[in-house]
Amino acid sequence: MGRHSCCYKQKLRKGLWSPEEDEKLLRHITKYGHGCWSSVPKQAGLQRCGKSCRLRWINYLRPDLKRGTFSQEEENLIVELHAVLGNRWSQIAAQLPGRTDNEIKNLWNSCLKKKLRQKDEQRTSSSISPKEYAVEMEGSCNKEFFIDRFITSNSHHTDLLGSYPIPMSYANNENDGSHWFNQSGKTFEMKYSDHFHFSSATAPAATTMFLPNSFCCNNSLDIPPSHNVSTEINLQNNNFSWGGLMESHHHTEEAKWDDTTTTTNNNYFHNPILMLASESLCNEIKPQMNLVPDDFGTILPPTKQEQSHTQQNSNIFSKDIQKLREAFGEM
DNA sequence: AAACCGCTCAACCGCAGGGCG
DNA sequence: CCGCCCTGCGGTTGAGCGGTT
Repeated sequence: MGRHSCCYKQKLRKGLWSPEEDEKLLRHITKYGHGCWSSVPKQAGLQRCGKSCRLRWINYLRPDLKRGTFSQEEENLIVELHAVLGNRWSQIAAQLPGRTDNEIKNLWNSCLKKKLRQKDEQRTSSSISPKEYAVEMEGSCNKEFFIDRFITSNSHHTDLLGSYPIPMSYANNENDGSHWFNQSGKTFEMKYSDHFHFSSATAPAATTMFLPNSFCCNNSLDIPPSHNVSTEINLQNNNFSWGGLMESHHHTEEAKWDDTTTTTNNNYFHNPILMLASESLCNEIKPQMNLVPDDFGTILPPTKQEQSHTQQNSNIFSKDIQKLREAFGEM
């Protein structure tokens, strides 16, 4: 632990904070707020630099900090968020009230990363069936999981979906429903009353999707082949809506999203963080997306028409993301 | 008892981006 | 436009602690 260059100049204290320093800082901020951090140490009578004060406040003194060990739910959430957001710790922390980015980063580096690696090793060393793997991974789907399931798998599963865009699992699936995130970062229940065969190919206008794990991961559900679900996001005049349609035996009907609010409003699709996260993930995977096996499980190179189609969809996707950004404003 | 090791967590470092003169 | 300052972020470091040899 070195010292800030500014600390050298001013011979400021470094290292661990004493209870007296904590008290000074706490008293000052409680009374006056922090204002300009660079002036805090002087006003509070501390031999520290502003940066150090800020960090101490954010990571330790802030009254809304939760403290204590992470619950299993929190860990699962971090794993899921990390799968879509990567190392954007501050954005992950924003979804976990009372937790700091530093705390989450430490947890990830010291614990969760290892757990996931072990899980992955277990998976690769044992010949686990796709169904078992999906069940095992439920609640902790990571990026590798998606790449594995949607791209590198060489068998013809029902979750090898179309060519574009990528259906993304985000929700934290629990027994009978899933937790979805609203704009404020709080989860809400989303129940579904049927098993779907979701096909992104049926939603050409779709921008991106966040589906409960079961949609994406559990490819072994007993799904009547005539059931199809399409999801689309309508972008008009900077407003968007998101709806689900289920085609059943050639009849199109509204999917039974059991929520008290209306389906066509944006309640299911309310988290700009996730939209941007999906964008980056899509960009990462896009070049490989035509590696879809044919009926015999063989991966064929894309035809010119498919290439053109993918390019077209890619352009639509980029535009839609831009519109979503405009609709939401910057994060 | 001492040395070693691994882990956790607080804190630092360097950089990027925004605001402002 | 440029430079400076401030803030925030992610990566990294190292003290301290507990377990093991």
